[in-house]
Amino acid sequence: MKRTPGEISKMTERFEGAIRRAGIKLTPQRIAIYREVARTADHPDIETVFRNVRRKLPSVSLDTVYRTLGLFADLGLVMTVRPLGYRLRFDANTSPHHHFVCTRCGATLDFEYREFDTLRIPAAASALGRVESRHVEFRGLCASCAPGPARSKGKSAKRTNGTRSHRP
Amino acid sequence: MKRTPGEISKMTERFEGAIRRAGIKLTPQRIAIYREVARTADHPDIETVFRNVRRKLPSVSLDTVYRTLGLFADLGLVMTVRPLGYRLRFDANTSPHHHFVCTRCGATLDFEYREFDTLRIPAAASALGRVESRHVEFRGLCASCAPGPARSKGKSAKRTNGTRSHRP
DNA sequence: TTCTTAATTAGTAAATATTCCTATTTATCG
DNA sequence: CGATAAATAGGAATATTTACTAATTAAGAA
Repeated sequence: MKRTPGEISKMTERFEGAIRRAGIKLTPQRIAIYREVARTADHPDIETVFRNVRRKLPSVSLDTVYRTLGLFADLGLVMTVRPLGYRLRFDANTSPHHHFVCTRCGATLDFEYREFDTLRIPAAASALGRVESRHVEFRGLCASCAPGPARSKGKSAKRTNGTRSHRP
Repeated sequence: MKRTPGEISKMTERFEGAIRRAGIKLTPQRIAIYREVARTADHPDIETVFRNVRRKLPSVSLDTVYRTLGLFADLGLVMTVRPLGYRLRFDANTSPHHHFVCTRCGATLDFEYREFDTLRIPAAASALGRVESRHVEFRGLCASCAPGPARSKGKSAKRTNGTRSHRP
């Protein structure tokens, strides 16, 4: 799920422009955190971003990661994704896309859905308020959880539907 | 957003049948929790369910509410909804519907979207796994947050996009 | 009905996740 | 270079969710 160096620098460039336009400081922490999120397309959670950024900047605090990703979300530089019950995740991909969430392992996968993007907003929804963004989430078993591995007890059986196991 | 007594008893009836078919116990706690979630359509969070159920059963524990709603979700009796950053919420409405989430006040409103329900699943998504459920989320400002009230500083300004304010 | 038993719960402790507070550092601009 | 408002680190404080265990109880058998 790695992005190419070319993609990353293009994204970073846009990022720096956005920060400047917003009139806020371009700090090494912000750059490192953005680059970490932009590096791959696999929806890292806060903990992961924190851990990886620390390898470059050993002194960054967890608070800074929360604060910074929240800022990026407000600026529209990253999308927030809720893999339903697991940790809050961020995605540097801000082009219109949607998510497939595996209900077993929690994998969150992007896909495009042009037919949906161009679908009209139903009156039932516009009556509720001004729709500013739209997002589809499919839930199901991902390819690696679905058919073959009838085994796999513990590890891959993380709950990801926002609940936990009702103890037997 | 109240449901009528008629709706509620019909739902409760189905609920009791489902519990029996699942071969698990029909306890007063489970009944009270289900009825509380079925009572309205406004997506209560755990805390709210807990508080209201306690008025009927003063001894229920928070753990029981978590456990029980998780069980219901597994049985398909409630849907889990992530209003993006706020508390996990549950919805007893299991008929196909979608959500409008207010990015200011966190209100989570249902709407139907037949055109989407009948849209074909794109190949890009079915390649990722077997799609078992599909859900649309619109984000924006709800009717009461949108135009008029230019005031309202603190209270109604809860962040609901999974982030928090970057302190100035 | 009473008995038996495995499931369920209450209550509390513990683990996670997120946010707040403040002294210190630093990017930006003149 | 300064000045200064913004941003950060570090740790404390909250909030949320889960785990543990003794006691209770629903459901089925007798």
